[in-house]
Amino acid sequence: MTTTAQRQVEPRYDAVAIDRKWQERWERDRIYRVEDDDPRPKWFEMTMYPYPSGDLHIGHWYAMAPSDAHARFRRMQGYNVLHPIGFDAFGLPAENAAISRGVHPYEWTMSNVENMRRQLRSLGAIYDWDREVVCCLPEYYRWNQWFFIKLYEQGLAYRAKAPVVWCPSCQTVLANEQVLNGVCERCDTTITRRDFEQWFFRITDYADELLDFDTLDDWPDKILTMQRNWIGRSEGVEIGFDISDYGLEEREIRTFTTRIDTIFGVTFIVLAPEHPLVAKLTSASKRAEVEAYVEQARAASEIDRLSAEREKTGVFIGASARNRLNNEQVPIYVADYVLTTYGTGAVMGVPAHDTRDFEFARKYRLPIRTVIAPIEWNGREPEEAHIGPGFMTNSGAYDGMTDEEGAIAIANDVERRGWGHRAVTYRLRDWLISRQRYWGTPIPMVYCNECGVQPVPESELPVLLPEDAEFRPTGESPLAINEAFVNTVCPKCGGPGRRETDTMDTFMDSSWYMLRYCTPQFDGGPFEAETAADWMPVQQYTGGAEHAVMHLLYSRFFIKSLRDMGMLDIDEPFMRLFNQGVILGSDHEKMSKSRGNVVNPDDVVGQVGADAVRCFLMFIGPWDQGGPWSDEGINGVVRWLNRVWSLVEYDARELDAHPTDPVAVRDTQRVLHRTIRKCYDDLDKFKFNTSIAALMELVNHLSRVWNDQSVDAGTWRDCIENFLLILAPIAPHVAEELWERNGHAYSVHQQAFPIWDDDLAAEEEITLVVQVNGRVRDRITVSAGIGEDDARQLALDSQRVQAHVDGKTVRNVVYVPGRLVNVVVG
RNA sequence: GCCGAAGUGGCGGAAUGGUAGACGCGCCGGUCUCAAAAACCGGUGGGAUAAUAUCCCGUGUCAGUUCGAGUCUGACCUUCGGCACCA
Repeated sequence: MTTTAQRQVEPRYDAVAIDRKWQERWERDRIYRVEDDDPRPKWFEMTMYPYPSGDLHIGHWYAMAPSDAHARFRRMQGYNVLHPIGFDAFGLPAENAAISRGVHPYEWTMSNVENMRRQLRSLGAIYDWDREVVCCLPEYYRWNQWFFIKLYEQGLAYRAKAPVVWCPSCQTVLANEQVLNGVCERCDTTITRRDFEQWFFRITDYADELLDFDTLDDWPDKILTMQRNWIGRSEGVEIGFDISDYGLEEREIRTFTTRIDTIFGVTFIVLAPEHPLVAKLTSASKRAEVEAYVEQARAASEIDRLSAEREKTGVFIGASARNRLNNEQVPIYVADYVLTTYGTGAVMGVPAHDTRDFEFARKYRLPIRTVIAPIEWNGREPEEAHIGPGFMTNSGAYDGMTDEEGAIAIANDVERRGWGHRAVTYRLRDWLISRQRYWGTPIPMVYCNECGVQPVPESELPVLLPEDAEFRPTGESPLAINEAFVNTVCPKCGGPGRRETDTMDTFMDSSWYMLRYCTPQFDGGPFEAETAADWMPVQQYTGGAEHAVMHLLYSRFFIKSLRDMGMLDIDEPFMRLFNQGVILGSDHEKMSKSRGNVVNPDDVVGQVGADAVRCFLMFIGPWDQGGPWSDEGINGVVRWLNRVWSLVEYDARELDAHPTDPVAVRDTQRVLHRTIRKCYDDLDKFKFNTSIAALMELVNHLSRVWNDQSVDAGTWRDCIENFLLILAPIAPHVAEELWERNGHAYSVHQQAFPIWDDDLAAEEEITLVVQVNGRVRDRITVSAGIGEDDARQLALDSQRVQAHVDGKTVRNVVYVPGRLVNVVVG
């Protein structure tokens, strides 16, 4: 649209040339090279590395530009800052590209990396490219394999059956992303699930320690809450229901409950559809019905199964179990609202005191027996489950106790009689590492008919990902058809062996990449211990909140396991965390190709330069909230940088030709020092939008005093110099150029961040707000040092106040020092 | 559905429980110009009013706490992030 194009404000300097000039100079002079032995205190500040999807999106800039500004700020505070970059280069999209376009995942990924490197350089960040990490390269992923073997040796890696999403038509494993409304995205076939032997890491061994956030200096509370809920620690009792009548190897059904006090209210037992006892206990007459139900449950997603809204379904399996506390036989059902992955995969149904059990009992006409009497219970069957406290009833010897007392007494008795024991369960599940994919790290294990599972010897690492594989679906992992890869020798006996053909989850790569940044070229191990110990832990990590639970928990687990293997002496990888928000299209919708609202940073940077884009992204709003891109909004910062340019180019000597106004000089000093203080505090806390607003106010002030010619050249030069220093981390190219034009020595990025003077920042006068009954009625300018008595008297003497007090009694006068007086009348 | 957030002018947003709307966009008016753009100067929440006097209303909705609530508490509505194979 021509109207939009006309509205675009142009920089009054050659932004593109200045970007290029300084990027080349910084590169040539290596001013951002990070030395391990630099004597300054170390500051390791990381932003989550991007997936090389092809083009750098403005969303990447939104993550990278402010984090670079913060790292630059720390650098100017005197730290030796490591602010590295890399690429999360393994993953599904590369394989999709291979299938759809016939490009090899390696070619696709590395050409994307190449393009994104160029784009990232255009940002003008302080990345030390010698420390770049690309995790699809053997020199990186060999250490994934090395770690895998270490974890295996520690007993932290194990194999077990686990379901994968399966498309029966494509004969392939699907990622959740490839399933839309329960059908395969490629062929619309309804998906099901299949059990595969897969590798897991025992993250649950660390569940309790992962709940300890005490040493994390500064993580957002919401992330800690999400992690806490994700881990989901529950204390309760594991108790068996007797099924010895069936003559099975299993003599009981183990259930987990957090409400053992309600055990006398059990009127049924529910098994998860995947529970191994389902097949064994189902009676002949029920078999067909139960099998059909189990098959149907395999197609349902967990989100649907756990939905409280969805109608509960289940099938009676034609068997019963005995509640040992009251010797009652209760029917056994299979129902998909019970999951195998939580607790024991079996629950005791207590409809009177559990909402889901209540719904289930209503639907299948099962008895509902109150055993915890609410305070004013009328003795009738309740209208809904009573979750709250009460007194034990219908519970034999425990009647009359409170529910809390009952829970303790029953747990003690259950333990004494050997029917069960107190237990803790977690919602957190072990980390499933295996992927039936090509584009990932090969799992370095060999299967031998004689020796079983054997790790590949360290000396044979890396197990290279072969170039040729079958990306099209065959029903097996893509590597399985590669005979040369699969067939090997057993590391133990030398006989024939078969390699593991699954690859690793890409969260493996991101679990330890911060360590690789410390010593990226080291080839004696994943990292060189002493140097890594100097840098680690990461002082500040920034990235999207979408990684709140998975990546951030995996990484915490990983570091703790390395610590326990003696490789590191830290408990946590990331001391501080900040989550930026999401940048939206100018239509306030999520950016997507289909909506056509995607902003290409190359285009904008080519028009207005990197600094205007950086400034605008930081100015949109609070970084953690994200916000919409705006083609018009960016005019504001372009215009501002233009004004900055003019202001700095003025010849300060002109000022000395005019008489100075001492009040204007004092005001100007105050504005400058308040700006320094404000920016120092705000940049520290990632509050870029208000820092830039404060800098704009300073520029507005300087424009006024230039027009008035009311300050002396010395005051002016002091303002300009400090202003450029504060601008440097935000707009590094323009700041550098103006620093040079202003006659200062290269480089502005090797200067210290300015410090304010509290006396110069102080206000001499304040506005005293006077309220009557909380409503503002007057504002009085008073000396900043005014005393309480004087303030109260001034307030009461105000004519505007008296007009509102007139005829009423003054009941109270509230005084807030330096701010307001509130006269309460009635 | 569950877990976690967020709702303030036409728009993005600012505001240690104490002057709601800083800063910017957009818009309106002016200066400059043959004219336009740019630049610069001024105005800009709604209503009553001749008024930049004064008063009333106003931070998603409804209650509550408080001398005082955008901010704290509870319930609800809407939008967004995550839900274990997207990364």
